[in-house]
Amino acid sequence: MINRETHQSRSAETVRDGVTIDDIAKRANVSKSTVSRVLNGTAVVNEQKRSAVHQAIAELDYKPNVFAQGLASGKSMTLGILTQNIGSPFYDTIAQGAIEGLAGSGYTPIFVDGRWEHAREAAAIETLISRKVDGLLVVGGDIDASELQSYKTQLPLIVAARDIEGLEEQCVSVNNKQIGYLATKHLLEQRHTRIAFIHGIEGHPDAQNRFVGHVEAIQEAGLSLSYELVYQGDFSGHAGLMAINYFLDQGICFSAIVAANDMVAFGARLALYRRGIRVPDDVSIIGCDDQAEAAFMTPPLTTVRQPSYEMGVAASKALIALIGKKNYKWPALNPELQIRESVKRFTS
Amino acid sequence: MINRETHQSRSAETVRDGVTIDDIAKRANVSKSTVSRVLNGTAVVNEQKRSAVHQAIAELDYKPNVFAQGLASGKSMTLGILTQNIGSPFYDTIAQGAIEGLAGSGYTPIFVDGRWEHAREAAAIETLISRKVDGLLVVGGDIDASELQSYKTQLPLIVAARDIEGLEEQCVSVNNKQIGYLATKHLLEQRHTRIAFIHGIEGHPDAQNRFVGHVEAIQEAGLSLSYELVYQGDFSGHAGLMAINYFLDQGICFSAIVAANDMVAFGARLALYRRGIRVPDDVSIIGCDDQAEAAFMTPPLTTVRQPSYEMGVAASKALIALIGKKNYKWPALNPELQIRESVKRFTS
DNA sequence: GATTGCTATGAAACCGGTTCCAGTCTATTT
DNA sequence: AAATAGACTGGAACCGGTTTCATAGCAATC
Repeated sequence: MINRETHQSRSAETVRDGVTIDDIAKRANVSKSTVSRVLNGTAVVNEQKRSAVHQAIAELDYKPNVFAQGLASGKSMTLGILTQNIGSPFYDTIAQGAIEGLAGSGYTPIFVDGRWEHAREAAAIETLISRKVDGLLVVGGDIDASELQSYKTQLPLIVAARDIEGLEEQCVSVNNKQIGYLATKHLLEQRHTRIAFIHGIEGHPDAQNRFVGHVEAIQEAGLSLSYELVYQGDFSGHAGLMAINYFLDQGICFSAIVAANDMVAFGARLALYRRGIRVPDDVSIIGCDDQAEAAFMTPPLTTVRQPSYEMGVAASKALIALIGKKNYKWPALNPELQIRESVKRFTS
Repeated sequence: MINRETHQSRSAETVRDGVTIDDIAKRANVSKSTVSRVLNGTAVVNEQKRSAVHQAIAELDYKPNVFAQGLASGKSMTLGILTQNIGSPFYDTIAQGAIEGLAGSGYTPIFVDGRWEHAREAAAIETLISRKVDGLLVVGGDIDASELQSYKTQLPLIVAARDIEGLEEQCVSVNNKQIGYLATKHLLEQRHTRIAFIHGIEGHPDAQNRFVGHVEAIQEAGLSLSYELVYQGDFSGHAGLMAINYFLDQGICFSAIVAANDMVAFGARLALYRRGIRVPDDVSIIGCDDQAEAAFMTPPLTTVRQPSYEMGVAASKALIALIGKKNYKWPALNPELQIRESVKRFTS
């Protein structure tokens, strides 16, 4: 009856993007208020009209304009995720888990990249806020606890893979101290006593906590830490390689290595290979993370598994719950020893 | 002079989110049209007013409301990226490159996950379109060429890591046939003739093209392909392991392996390790991709490097250019042989 | 039968920008 | 000096929803 409709019926292709709530209202013979109510369930609507609206929506293939919705309602149904795109499989996996956790929730994630640079992270978060995200998920990162505190007052915030003092309630993380502890303890149980430790990035809280756990296990066994056995690395394969070369060149001897993560373990393993030192016959190695490649190292790497995917899922679910002011207690995320073949009982 | 201002001056904290273009207009004694013009450079504005506007913006810390902008202008300054989150480092790296390529462009990426499932990909793209993204970047994926064709008519579209017939102009990809060819050729040059091929996912175009390149190199050398030497895998480490076990159990002999990707190579390498077969002394291995871990295999893996990060960067830049109707010729993305230590000259 | 209370619904205001249109002011042309 | 063109600028319409508010309709209450 109306121009637009005649047009529309001529060719479905022509509609393209033009269908608005008014079109639906007209076709269903109701007001746009009613259409809105049907769409959002904001109020009870007569069954007849309700179905007329649904039919009109189906016939015209109506999709609400997100900008108009956002402008009017103040909600964006969008979540901001700040990641650290250094290509670390660990952080990638968390991000994937986070996406998975959002599935079916109606929320769409927006990603920004922090790269472990303080200024860049702050800018990235500002971008997200200006995009009116309904919630913020910070994965790792270098940004100050105090800044995060202040963002927390602005919008729902969850932090993954990190522990922030004063923000315990919204930190989804695994206990990194426990990771270091488990790794070293396993080695000690296999009677190793000269255990080298290849450290992660200096100042990185995960790295530090893993080290603390290492020290704890050592002391618990009645031993004391030899500083000559710890090498400052940076979580990279190259660091693992350098560490072993350093120890060996210095004539420092050890029967086992705990690597700050799997990548470091790979580097260490390669260095030993180069020197003709057998793993695990001559030297044992244990990693942290359990990234996919660990199971295919030669020999397969014994490591402390970190449930990173599960962490991502839990984090995004926690965020959605927080936005809805619901309670969500995420499952415990415990590190777990993954025994494979790179550690051998020490027999001098 | 105005209530709001008195308020504002009382405490900067109180402003929070309330500043609109009208506030700026009032404070700068101009109309909102003028503020808009200053902001977007849509028209020439008197220098005095222009700086008054800038000052007001700075003083009130004004941030335009993206929804209002989007609603009024029809642009979202947002780009949709469809990824395949199967945790493959290859696709992760492309995504990172894509983010990098957007830096400083003003565009923010929205990610959705396709998981190589046809229906899921289509739904994901619909989500992006309903979010009014200004452009679409499809990374890999399983979706039909014909569907992509139809999306192309709806919005600017670039495809990365894939070649689509009829969409050559917007496909940023490397030549996978070339990858397979380079790998096999290298082996042939080292005098290997019994070369096993561990195939990627059945039907996956990258996998198929690599195989085609392999065959081409074989034939070019005057040899002919032995079908017993090709194993249907799926790009996983496990497949590499199974392949080698299969060949060995069947008593099929070979002096070299080309693996469909690095992960497969790791699996193959482990299987050989288990059987006590030395690499490269007894058997040579070559991979494809050059993922980070390849350099730390024992021995370091010779592989065909694929510039995945660069591909991501090029793809997002191409998309921005396409949106702006500018011309952008991305750099050639050629695979490159990365010689390390897993291949040895064959001496029977 | 008049009053009250509730439900369902439409009209209109509003969210915060962009952009068209018309009008003012100044500089240039004839 | 009058006419004309061009540069700026403000007012108002518009983008497409949500939500408040007022009212019509109807059943229940006294």
